[in-house]
Amino acid sequence: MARRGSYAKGVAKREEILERALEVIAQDGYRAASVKEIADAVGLSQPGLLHYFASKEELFVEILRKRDEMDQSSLDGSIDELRAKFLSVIEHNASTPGLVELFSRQAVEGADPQHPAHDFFLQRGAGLRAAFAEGARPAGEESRPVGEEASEFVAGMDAETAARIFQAVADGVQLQWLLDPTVDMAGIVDTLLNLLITRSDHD
Amino acid sequence: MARRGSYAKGVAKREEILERALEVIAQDGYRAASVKEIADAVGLSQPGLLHYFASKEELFVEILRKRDEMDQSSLDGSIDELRAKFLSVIEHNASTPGLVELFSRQAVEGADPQHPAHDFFLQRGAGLRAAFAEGARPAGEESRPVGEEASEFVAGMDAETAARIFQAVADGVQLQWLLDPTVDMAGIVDTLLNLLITRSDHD
DNA sequence: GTCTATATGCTGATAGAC
DNA sequence: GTCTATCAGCATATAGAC
Repeated sequence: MARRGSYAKGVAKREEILERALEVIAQDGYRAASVKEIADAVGLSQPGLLHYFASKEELFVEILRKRDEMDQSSLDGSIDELRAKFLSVIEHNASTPGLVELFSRQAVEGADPQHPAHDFFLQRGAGLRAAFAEGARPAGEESRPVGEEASEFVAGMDAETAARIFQAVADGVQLQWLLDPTVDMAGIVDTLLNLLITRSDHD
Repeated sequence: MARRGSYAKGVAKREEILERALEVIAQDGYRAASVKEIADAVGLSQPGLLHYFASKEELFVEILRKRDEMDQSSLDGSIDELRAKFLSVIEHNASTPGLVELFSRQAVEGADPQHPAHDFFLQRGAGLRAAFAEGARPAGEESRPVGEEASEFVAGMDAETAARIFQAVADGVQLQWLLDPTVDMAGIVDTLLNLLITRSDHD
């Protein structure tokens, strides 16, 4: 499929580097976000690593993209399934402080429209909110079988706002947890979801 | 009251520097968080500025502390008053992107227990949540004797969790707004507060 | 494709004149 | 108290050998 053998191999190596970087950052934590640290971790020299990525920023964005790729087997399904997936990811995050810190740091730096992470975070946020809104869609809308009562938003809140609240809590609780690892991220998000999603007795 | 004239003057100058730094960062934004940039902004050389602060980290923490000091005239009063104050601060924040970015950046860096901002953020968070829990106490609860039914937020949520959700939304919505300034921070927080606070007909 | 060596720039911090 | 001058360190990025 690859146009050139060397190109295909380069891509494969890139993926291998990203997977290894994820492992190392998850296990050993992430201290300073320097290219050299990642290079050491994946067993390459600093220029050797930058051979595969145009810049430091691109490297970090790709690491985050890879993480999402591995987390989001699929962000769909019923509200209960989706909810379980969200909470599962959050619980997993609680075992990878380095990745959470990397994510939070890049989220701030990506504020600059010029930053390579800018588009990534814009699209990621939009995708997350869309998945939430789709999964938590009020009963009777769209392709939901008649008779099967489903979730619905509370108090006249529109789906976009509910999704933004959900996203804000997911992000904000990470900051609290980074500061104090005893904070129960999943528990707080779960409580919010209970509040945000009016559940009916469809079981 | 000052033990020494020179000391008093140093303190006064420190305050003046912090106020000026706040103005400049609020107006012109904040680009890289370098001591030199702040020094230029407040009209001092880089060593001239560091004469007043032990390190870069201390400088930035003091800037944030000063901002809180100017914002929090008093975080108390009735729930309606408190709510108005919170929203007022958030609306004001929307006119000072540089300060929001500085805050968010420091919040991540303060995750490290060794970082000078660590204690600041721990205490700030605790204070914010305490103010919320105190102010959002259901009507009539006030200083109830122990043993009686404790106040409860919606859906069996305890006050601490509600406060953490509030804090998470306040912080998280800032990240969304930094990424996309069209996001209505105050509106989202306001909507959450409607959801979070069970209002009784006490007015 | 990966290395060593290096260019270049920036950072925070300090020494010492005034 | 504030400056000029300077330091040492570390960052990313690149050149060029192998």
